[in-house]
Amino acid sequence: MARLPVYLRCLSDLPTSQSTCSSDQLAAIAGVNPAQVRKDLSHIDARGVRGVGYDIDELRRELRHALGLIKTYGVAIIGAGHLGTALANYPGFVGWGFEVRAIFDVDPTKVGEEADGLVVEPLTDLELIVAKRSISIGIVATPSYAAQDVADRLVRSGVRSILNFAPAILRRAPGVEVRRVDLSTELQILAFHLQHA
Amino acid sequence: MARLPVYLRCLSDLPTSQSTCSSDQLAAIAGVNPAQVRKDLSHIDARGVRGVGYDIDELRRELRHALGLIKTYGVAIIGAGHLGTALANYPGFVGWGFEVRAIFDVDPTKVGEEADGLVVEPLTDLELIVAKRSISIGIVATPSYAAQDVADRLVRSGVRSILNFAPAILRRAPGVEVRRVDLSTELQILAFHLQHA
DNA sequence: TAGATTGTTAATCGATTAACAATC
DNA sequence: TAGATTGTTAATCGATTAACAATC
Repeated sequence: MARLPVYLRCLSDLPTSQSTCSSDQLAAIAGVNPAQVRKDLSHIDARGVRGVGYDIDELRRELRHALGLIKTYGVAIIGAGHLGTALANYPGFVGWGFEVRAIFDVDPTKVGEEADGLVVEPLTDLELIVAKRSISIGIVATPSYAAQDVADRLVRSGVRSILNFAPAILRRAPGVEVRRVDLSTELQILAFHLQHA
Repeated sequence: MARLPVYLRCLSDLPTSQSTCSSDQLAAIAGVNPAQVRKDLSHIDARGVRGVGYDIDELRRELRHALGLIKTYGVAIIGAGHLGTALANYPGFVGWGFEVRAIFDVDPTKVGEEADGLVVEPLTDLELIVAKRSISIGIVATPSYAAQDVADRLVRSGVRSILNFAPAILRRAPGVEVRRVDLSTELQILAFHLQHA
């Protein structure tokens, strides 16, 4: 559930002096209701101690476990433009169990270039490399018109989780989770706010 | 409201043969309930015709109007790394009334570089340029540690809408809308899905 | 008129929160 | 024991949806 990663991050914002934290504290940092926190944590079977709170280290472990951050996930980025390169380089992935194992591009002039320790590989090798390097998450950073095709190829290669940055809506295949980061929608929501405040 | 941009985009997916569309059609494309569509549209006073549907051109106009896409919004990007450069270049902004009017960086070696028609300007000039170029939306594409400071400076300069790409949670100031694009949270949600499906 | 589709009400559903007994 | 805080139930709230009269 989408609040768990937030709690996990909030644990880092706690004073290092304490080894335990209350649902109230966590709720204040996360900006949600304390009852919400307790319900979410109880849902993933993270237990606290009445009158005391939650053990921070244990809670961190339980959150990481619930989020599947014990494993390491192989990530492939498709599209080695500015965005793809930025993503390959994104510091937020490090330490959360995500490993960018490939970056692809159709453009032959880009293939072979180095992008942050990775060599850009030809899109034609997608299926092969996805299988060989156990890639389970695909990030689509191509132009809009290429996005659906790339997504289809990822799905055929066995990828079941896709993060889409192209300003295109992808057909959803059964069993495949697609999340979309849609920058113009984000800006439109901000614009809506500017008008109504 | 967050579904309006989606409807707007869906209008483009309609067959060009029709000049009118039903809430059912729109709902199918947007992946929501028809009653939802009707309620949302009625909320922004976009009226349809019983037995006929909504006039597509009129609806597009009304959606753009409700979303404030009549105006042009000045956007500043802070951070001229790969991500900032990718954003300056993002094709999804064009045609939606967003105009990137400045890109800043602290790094003196980056200042003066050209990033897609814009010259990278020194962060010290932020306040000045935000005011002079009527910038109303700020995009934070800095490293995490710099994000809060940059956001504070944007707010002091009068910016009321911030899109944050740094993996940091920003303190929220009253009247300021902050939206966060958090790539590691997105990946964590995908990882959660991989585990539970 | 018959068929289609809106606009809106009322019912449903789910998510959030208040409250409190349990208990450290 | 007194104070704090959990875990969970029940109440609340809001959002979604079904249903249907209005009407083109």
